[in-house]
Amino acid sequence: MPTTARERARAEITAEITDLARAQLATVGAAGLSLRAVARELGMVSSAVYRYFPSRDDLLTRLILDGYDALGATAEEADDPTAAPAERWLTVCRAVRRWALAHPHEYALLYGSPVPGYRAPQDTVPAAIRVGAVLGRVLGDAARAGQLPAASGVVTVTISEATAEVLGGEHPALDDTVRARGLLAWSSLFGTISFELFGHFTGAVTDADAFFDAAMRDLAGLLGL
Amino acid sequence: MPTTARERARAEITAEITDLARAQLATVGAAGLSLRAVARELGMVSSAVYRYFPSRDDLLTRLILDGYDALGATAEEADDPTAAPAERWLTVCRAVRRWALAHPHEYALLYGSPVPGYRAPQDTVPAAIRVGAVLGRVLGDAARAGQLPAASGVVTVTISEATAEVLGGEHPALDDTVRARGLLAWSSLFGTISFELFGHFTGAVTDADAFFDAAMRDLAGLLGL
DNA sequence: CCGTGTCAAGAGCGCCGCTCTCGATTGCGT
DNA sequence: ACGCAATCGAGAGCGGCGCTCTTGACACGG
Repeated sequence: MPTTARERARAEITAEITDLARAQLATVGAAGLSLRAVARELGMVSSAVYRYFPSRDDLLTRLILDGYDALGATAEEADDPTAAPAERWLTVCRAVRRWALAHPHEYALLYGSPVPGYRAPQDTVPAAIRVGAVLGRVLGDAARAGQLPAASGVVTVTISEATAEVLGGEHPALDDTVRARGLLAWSSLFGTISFELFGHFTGAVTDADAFFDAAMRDLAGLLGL
Repeated sequence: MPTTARERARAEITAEITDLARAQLATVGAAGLSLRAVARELGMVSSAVYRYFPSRDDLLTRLILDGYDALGATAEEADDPTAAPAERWLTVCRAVRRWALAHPHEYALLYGSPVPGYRAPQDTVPAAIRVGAVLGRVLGDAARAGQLPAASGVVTVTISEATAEVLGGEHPALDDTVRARGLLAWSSLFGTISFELFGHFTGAVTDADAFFDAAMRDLAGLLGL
């Protein structure tokens, strides 16, 4: 609730800075993001921008957080809890890919190489796991609906408790082996998108959409969905 | 065959530059690679380095090429063509992961976000596909040894001819559906390694080695190995 | 031994992140 | 309503960056 003129101006300018930074991200990439260029385009002197973001990395962190939130919201909105598990899975995966293709540079910022001296901002974690949480919910709902095959009983991996909670919660059909497959499917989703976006697939498949769908269905099959 | 003193000196200094650059890569990352710093550490003036590499990007390209070759060689050496297909697959995957963990910044250079404004020279392709070729050979050998289940016949994806050649060649057990699974497994391998290396798994699994092995075995199962 | 080509060095251009100082403006508490 | 403190934009400046151009020294093939 910004009431005073100063607070309103501050919020407005902050938004302008992040918007311009996002635009610059799309043209020069994360490593090339220049606070001076943002200031120039904003008609401000570079030092003034430091009133709003104490450093270039803080601005980058802001963009990362916004990116995770935007992608997370996209995934959450795409999920239809009433649909069949396999369809839910595919739909969410498609939504994630669509967002990535529409915002390649933001995606690269989130899932590419960590930027320079790389900060470990703990406060990005809640935003970062939103997509994984949606996928985990699909898995957990399927288990609770009895639509997941019984767990094999053979467990060679141990998943941390907090992660298990996100990956569908407790259920007899969900042991750590199944949860580990969930992690694999999660990273495979992003691995596939990254390979497509970063050019490792160029010339390999003729219909990227069909390949992605087939791949995600294979992953769903692996999960028993 | 450098014979003249000049040629020998040039080759030597070129090697020194790439070595120092690789070392700097490990400390500051690709985005922070500075030609001036390399020159400084070499006791040269920055402009002199430009006699050896016309630009910072050319030096980077060299490092990328060397990286792909090093990783490719690692994968090739790890593969034991006499072993069982599933074991070959796991062994190669482990070797790739081991190299990635030992050379995280080089790995990030190869499989992380593309460097902004940096064009991927076409001559990196042969080096880049070496790992995929090893994995494809495992698949193809398994097919030719009759150790791959028959193809389903249901094909929804089309793989380019050149890629199909790399992915095991021609065999009745290898249709484009199987090959697409090969591409999925390939990108999943690197997706899993990237997630581990870039910190997306932190706190999720307690034993990263066991998780990776389980994940790669799951992928092998998906491929029918 | 001499001309040619290669080399390191230096100066310089415009960019960067970031800091500090200095007036101007704003707004809160009195 | 007013004065003091917080906030703001501007400017100058620091060191470092990639990259270019010029200069003088050196090695080498003819």
